[in-house]
Amino acid sequence: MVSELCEHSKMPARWRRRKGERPSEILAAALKMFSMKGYSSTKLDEVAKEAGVSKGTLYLYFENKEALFKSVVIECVLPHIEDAEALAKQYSGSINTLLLQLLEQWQANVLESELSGISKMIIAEASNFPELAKFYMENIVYRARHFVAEIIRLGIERDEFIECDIDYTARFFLTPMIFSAIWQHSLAPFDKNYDIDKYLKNNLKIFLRGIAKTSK
Amino acid sequence: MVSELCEHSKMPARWRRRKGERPSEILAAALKMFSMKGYSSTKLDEVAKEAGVSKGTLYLYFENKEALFKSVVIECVLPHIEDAEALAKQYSGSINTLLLQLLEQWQANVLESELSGISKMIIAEASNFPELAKFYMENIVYRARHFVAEIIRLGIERDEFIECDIDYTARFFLTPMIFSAIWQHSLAPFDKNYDIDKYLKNNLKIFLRGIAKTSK
Amino acid sequence: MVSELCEHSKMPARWRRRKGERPSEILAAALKMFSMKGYSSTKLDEVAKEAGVSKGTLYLYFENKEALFKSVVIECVLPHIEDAEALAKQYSGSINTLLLQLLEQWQANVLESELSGISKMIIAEASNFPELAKFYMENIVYRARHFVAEIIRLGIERDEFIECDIDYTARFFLTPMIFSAIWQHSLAPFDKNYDIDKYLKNNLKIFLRGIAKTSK
Amino acid sequence: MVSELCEHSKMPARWRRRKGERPSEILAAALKMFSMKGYSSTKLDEVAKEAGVSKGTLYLYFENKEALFKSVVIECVLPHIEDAEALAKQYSGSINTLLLQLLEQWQANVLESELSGISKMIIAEASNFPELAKFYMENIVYRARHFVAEIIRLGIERDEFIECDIDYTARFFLTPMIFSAIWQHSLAPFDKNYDIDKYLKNNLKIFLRGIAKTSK
DNA sequence: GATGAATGAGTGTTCATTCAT
DNA sequence: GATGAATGAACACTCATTCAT
Repeated sequence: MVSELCEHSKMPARWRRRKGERPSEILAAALKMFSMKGYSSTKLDEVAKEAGVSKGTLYLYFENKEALFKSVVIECVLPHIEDAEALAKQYSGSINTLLLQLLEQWQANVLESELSGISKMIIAEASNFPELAKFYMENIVYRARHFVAEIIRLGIERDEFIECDIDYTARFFLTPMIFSAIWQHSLAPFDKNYDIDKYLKNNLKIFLRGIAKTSK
Repeated sequence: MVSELCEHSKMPARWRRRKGERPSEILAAALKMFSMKGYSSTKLDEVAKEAGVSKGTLYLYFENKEALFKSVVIECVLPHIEDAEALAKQYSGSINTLLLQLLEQWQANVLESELSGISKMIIAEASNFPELAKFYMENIVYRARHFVAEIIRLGIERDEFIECDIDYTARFFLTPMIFSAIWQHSLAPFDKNYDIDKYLKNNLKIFLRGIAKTSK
Repeated sequence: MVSELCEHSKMPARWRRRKGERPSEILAAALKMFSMKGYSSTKLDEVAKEAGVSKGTLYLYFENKEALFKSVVIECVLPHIEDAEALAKQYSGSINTLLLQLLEQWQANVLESELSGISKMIIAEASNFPELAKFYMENIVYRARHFVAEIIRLGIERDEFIECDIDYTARFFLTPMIFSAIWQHSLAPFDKNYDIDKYLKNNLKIFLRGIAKTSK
Repeated sequence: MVSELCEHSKMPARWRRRKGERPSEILAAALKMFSMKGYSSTKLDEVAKEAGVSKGTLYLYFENKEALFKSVVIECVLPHIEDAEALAKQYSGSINTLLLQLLEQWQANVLESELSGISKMIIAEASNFPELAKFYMENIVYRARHFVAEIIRLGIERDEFIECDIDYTARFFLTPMIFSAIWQHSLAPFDKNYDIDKYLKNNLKIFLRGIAKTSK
């Protein structure tokens, strides 16, 4: 569960040994710093300080900076895949409602957690870490896209949606979601009158009207 | 004009003095490297090599790395503002067609030039270079958004579009455009079956249907 | 105490942690190199090597080269102020004898230690480091001059010395002392038959005869 | 003649060729910069700018920075030797008066010209340029000292001065002169109430009284 | 002769990584 | 296990020197 992984216990407890917990705290600190400042600009000193450990301790758990970065991406991202897919299984009601639920879950779980920073990190470092980019595509993007595509396919089958290119329509549905995560960690602080909720809801409305079988 | 700014003669020309041309070549090289590898990971040695000059030469034209980065953003981006606004002035015909034209101009001028890398750079470095982020918001994003908003307002007035939140609908229109530029320089190389033209056209079709007064 | 400050254990001690001792060793090495070669010509590599540490270690204790230079001046000079003033308190006997004692203490404590190099450094770098020059004037020169002036005043009161400009006579008394320190680190090695002791004693003899109430 | 060597023609006349004059202007500029900032801190760019020529031009007249520095010292200093020795030849009247004249000539010719900066340069760079130090000792210091020594010997012969160590007494006479030149270019700007004329005259008075056969 | 754009070796500074304690 | 002093390779930046014009 991400919230656990990335939560950052505030109690000092510096000398209370919690063998299993150290890596999570380090990952959370690293996620925060990497997503704030980028890979190269993040100093391990800062990560260590943020995690409340010494610099040397990082090396007890991670081979080096690169390994730490990869771990952040992979370990903080994986738990979400199951979450999202779990939601898919239990959907009921109209497809429109399902897509809305997906969006809301995204808002709650991703946008409002430090996790949204990962998308920006991946974007920024894709060419420096191609394996990570590939991993992210295969384990997150393709799965999410496939998953959304299946919902759209269902919508078409149920005659709720018009005939359309399923794959590209799924890409379109996902675009504002990913975009909002990236925006959150880049230009949103400089974007006056930006209301992420309004942004996502308005987009969804137009999107749904755009593929609805009968316009209202 | 960017194509001119960023052209870059391949002759080695060591010891050939070309004060007027140097800065453009350096900016082009810097844009390429910064957008590929990010600010911190880009070494000035690489920029110099890419530009076909020595490291010291960079300092004849730019005060330091940061100034070079800022120049890249500002000098490579500004010419596009006028281009885009020029198109706005001369539009005729239906609003739908105008939006399509905008999209196609974007594809031709931005996505296919090195310039698209700037979006990614801004996204990646926004928190490290807040002044740049602000500059970009004010000079690019707000202007483009305002410009699109006016078109949408016109569409509503002409009864081509439904009543909607003009600002947020403009944001939605722009989302796939910005996103595609970012994607181009990050995950596109890892995204199988990604056809940018298909992506943009499909999005536009759904978007337009989503705000069309009468669905077809 | 300088001799302690400037001592410097010769054992390599790589990886031996000695947080408390490091700064003194570095200051001693820096004093040596700066006074030998001047500020700009001294490379931090050399200082590090002389101190038996790596270049990076310097930065654990001093913010940068300039800070190191300032520290050398201030930290190596301050202990001497008290020493000199302490002597002043306990004088007895004739003023002539006191001035001789002062001179001998100077020879023992300053000229024969690395500290004499500081005078040369200050002289050489005064225009590049005006704050240091000011610091040196206020904390060393004025205090020493005032201190000597008081002795001369006493000599006049006691009728040992003729009436004279106390301030300028103090300056004159100090001139050969400062000069010998500077000379020591500049041209003395090229000055044949230079005997510093003879130089100082002969000067003092003439000086004292020059201000004596009754010439012998 | 130094005044000519070091004067710095203010007329722009950038393209008026004056083959013979260039080096003098460059030497004057170099003397100014070197004595102000020291050898290493002086950039050839500054010297060129000060001399009103381009950087490349320096290399037409001087092999490199080091050669320029040596030339400054040697060429700006040599003319003074003859000047001083010329004065010696023509002296008349009492030895006291002669020494006073020497002092006044020093004040007029050296202290008030840029030339006084040379002493400081030599002091500061003696260990970096031992050949220069040696040259300076042999051509300036020894000659001046010998010259003063002869005057003192004469004073003793004429029974104006007491028996004393001629060499060391000459050193003492010269000390405030050299010291005032150095002080001028280092701490004098920070020395409140410093009046160079008063300084030199007071010193001379005490010195002369110190070696006078009969005190007044 | 004179220029100044271009060079590249050299230096101050940073920071990921190591390892004695 | 945890620490943090120490390292040294890497990089931004400078500046004496060169040479096509």
